[in-house]
Amino acid sequence: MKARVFIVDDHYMVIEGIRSLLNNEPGIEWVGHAMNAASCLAFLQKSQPDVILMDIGLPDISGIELCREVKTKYPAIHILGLSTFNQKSYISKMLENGASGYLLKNAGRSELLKGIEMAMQNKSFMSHEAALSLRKTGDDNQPVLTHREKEVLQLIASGLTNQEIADRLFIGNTTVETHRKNLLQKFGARNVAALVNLATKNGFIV
Amino acid sequence: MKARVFIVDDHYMVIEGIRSLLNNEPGIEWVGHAMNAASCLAFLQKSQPDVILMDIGLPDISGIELCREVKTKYPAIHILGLSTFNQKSYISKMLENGASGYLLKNAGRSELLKGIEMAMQNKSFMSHEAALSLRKTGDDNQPVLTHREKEVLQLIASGLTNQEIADRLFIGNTTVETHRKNLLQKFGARNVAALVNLATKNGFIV
DNA sequence: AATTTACTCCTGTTTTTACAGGATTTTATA
DNA sequence: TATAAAATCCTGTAAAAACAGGAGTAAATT
Repeated sequence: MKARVFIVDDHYMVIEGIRSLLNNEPGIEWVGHAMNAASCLAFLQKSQPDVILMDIGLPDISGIELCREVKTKYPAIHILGLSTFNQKSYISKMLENGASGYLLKNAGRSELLKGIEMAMQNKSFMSHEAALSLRKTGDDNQPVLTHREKEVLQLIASGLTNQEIADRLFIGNTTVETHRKNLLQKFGARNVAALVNLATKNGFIV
Repeated sequence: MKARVFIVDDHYMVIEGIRSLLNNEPGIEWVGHAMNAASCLAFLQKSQPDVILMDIGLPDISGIELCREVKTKYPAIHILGLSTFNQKSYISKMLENGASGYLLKNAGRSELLKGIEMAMQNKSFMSHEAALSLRKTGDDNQPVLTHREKEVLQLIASGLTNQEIADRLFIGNTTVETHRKNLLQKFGARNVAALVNLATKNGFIV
């Protein structure tokens, strides 16, 4: 039984690279590719592959969202996240949304095949380096923010003062001050400059 | 005369994609690839290609630096920047350092070949979208910072206060204050939070 | 029922920024 | 060698953020 594989990635060269790596593999059938989430979903309405290799940075909606959507509509499809090394923080989000595993874009043929094979068997697979960074970010590195904190963080980064944020969110400015205090503490930042810097690097700020 | 092409990219799938796209092209000879700057430079000591396709996000030093280094040592080599769409701000830096042009990673075969052809003829080439975003960021969007301002900006983002920055750079704290004032003005930011956010998005903060 | 979590609000003090409006001295560069 | 650009330093005021150390409420979880 051949594994029917589909790719979603907005970089043509990556698609071409994967196609080339999977070319002439007896166990793999290439069923197509999409360069954005919308055309991926359109494809799935007509035909469902066994495995989707899915990039995170898509032009319309993020791979993380797309992953959830696809798994909801088509639970049988196995999804392997596909991304670059410095997107640590997204790995766990992808897995939370139902991905079977994670491949780095500098993975070679054997890793790629292994990932697809494992996904087909309903087992999870992860690039070695991805697994490492997941462990690294697991405990201490990545702070866990509440919804409100994320909101406040976003507004801080956009340059609003506490009072302005308070007005915007219909809360007191002392409350904003508290959120700010907690954000600084959670990130281990000395001030808002370091906070915004760290938060941006960890993907909290859009 | 065949164009001898070399690739530097840390993503195996991209390398494989380009290899596949250039495969069986009569005018192209694939001479090898490197996955980091160091092994690229090592390769060049033995053999010089005509064209290097060079990624920006390399693990050791950035493609921007590598570009300058290669052009200094081997001025005859033509370099084509290679990157993803959302790295606008690096395009012009790459060109400043001697690159002949710029290709986006979602470029197709024809664009790739055109780029190599133009580079061989000592003409500059740019992906359509890359050219657009270069124009967009050209005038108003991207502020021009002095060396000292970049230094101060970096230290601000890392969370130091004016006084600490002053001590670090052996200047008065009022001087730091002036630099900060100019940075805010140049970026059109209301405060340091917005400043760090904008500066990060535009690639000023490492 | 007790506990935790998230969210809210408070007072007061100190530190740091932001803003206004200057000036002087190097250092490139035309 | 003018001229411009960059970097330095200054005073004073107002605004905002950082710090310390709290507390109350509502909702979810154990």
